[in-house]
Amino acid sequence: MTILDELEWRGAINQQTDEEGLKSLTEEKSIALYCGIDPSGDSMHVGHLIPFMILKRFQLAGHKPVILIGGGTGSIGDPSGRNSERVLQTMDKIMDNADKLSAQMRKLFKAGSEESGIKLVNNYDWLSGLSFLDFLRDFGKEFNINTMLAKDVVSSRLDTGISFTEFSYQIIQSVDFLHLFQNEDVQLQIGGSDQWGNITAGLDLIRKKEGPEAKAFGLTIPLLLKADGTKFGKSADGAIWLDPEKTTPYEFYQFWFNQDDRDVVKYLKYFTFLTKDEIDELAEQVETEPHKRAAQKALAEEMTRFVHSQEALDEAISISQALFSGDIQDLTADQIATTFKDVPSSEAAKGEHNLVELLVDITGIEPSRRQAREDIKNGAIRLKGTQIQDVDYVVSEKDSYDNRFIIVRKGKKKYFLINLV
RNA sequence: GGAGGGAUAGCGAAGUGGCUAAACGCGGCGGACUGUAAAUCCGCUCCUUCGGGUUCGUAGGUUCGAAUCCUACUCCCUCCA
Repeated sequence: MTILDELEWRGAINQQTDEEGLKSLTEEKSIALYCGIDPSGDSMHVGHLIPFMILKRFQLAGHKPVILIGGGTGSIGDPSGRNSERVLQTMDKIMDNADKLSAQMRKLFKAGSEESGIKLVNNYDWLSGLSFLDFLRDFGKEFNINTMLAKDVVSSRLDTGISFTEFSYQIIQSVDFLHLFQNEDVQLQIGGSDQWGNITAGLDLIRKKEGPEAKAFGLTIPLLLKADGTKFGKSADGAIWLDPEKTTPYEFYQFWFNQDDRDVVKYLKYFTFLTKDEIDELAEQVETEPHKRAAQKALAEEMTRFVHSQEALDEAISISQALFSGDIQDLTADQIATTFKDVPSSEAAKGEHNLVELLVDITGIEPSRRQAREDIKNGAIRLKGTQIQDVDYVVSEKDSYDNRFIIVRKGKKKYFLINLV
């Protein structure tokens, strides 16, 4: 199976600029290709991962990916996918974000190292030195305002307004593509479906500068939606981040574990490096024995191991087993310390506490007394695995582990750790 | 600058003097079922020491009583200049 056939099978192709041309080029030689990310945040979330997983697939197929960190483009702000003007971030923040994203790329893809075969570049290196007059003379002249205005991203913003800065974004991303074409032999840019306009702008620039024979291509990836029609990668609490400080490995594992049957096979194709045979097998199991959740488990394991580590995965699994078996009363304080280290935690003084006060005033587990009482009456609150339904219950040492921790379970799957100090 | 329309709980949206702490929908939380799923169903969803207290853009006023009437102000939308 060629790389493009594989992407097709994985459902990862939305649009291509020249399907036949790209197919024959990738079959005849190893090409360089790139995908960029702007440092608007200090970590990627799961949604960002998709195009980079595809770069990795190209690399596995013998091609040469380049990951671009958009230190320069990020200082301008991509209007794609937005319906209002961005607030510019400070350059310090952008630089800091760029450093953090670069570190994440090195960790995940070994980007920038010899053995990985994946390059890491920052467009700040070539965009920052570009003078305004050079920019206008060398590149601005190649762009027709009418064409720029016609791009969806711009035209949809004409009535609400768009600044010259964001309007110019497509030009500087085009300059990137041209730069990489000239200096790294990059012939393909991939990106999310909202990048189509920026990618084709780059292709136009390459043709104008390098002549009609220049071979460069674009490929976009479909927008990933969940079966219920909502956006992928957001939980109630926000995005699922790759940074373990923002989303713990346990939460990360649980995110994948809980995917809908209707989505799980799609995600295995999109996100994992499992083979077609392995995925077909898992898809079969979703049909025949869905209750075993083999596909969800495989997805959660693959992703947690890839993004974090085998150790983090082992820990996430052991936490999950302890929590969902419900048998936590026999754990020792030391086991609690390791098992619950990723669970939301707070502090309370040793000694006796009224349960409602503990939940509301001391730990903030419940937002109000009314809510706390309601949950207690409904049997939603457990201490050390034991359901407490007495609103006047007094929490004491016997509800703790070694007088060091109290574990509160609220509802079926929310746990809170209270450190006794 | 002129003429209208609007602002209600996390969001959307009813409500035009007392029966309104405020219908309904969504979201959220809890529960049942189950597979830590989906769908479905049930309960809750301003705070409370359970006496009550504080809410309907903001500030005043009328009234026994106001989200509802009056005045001023702020913000948003539409049309005109």
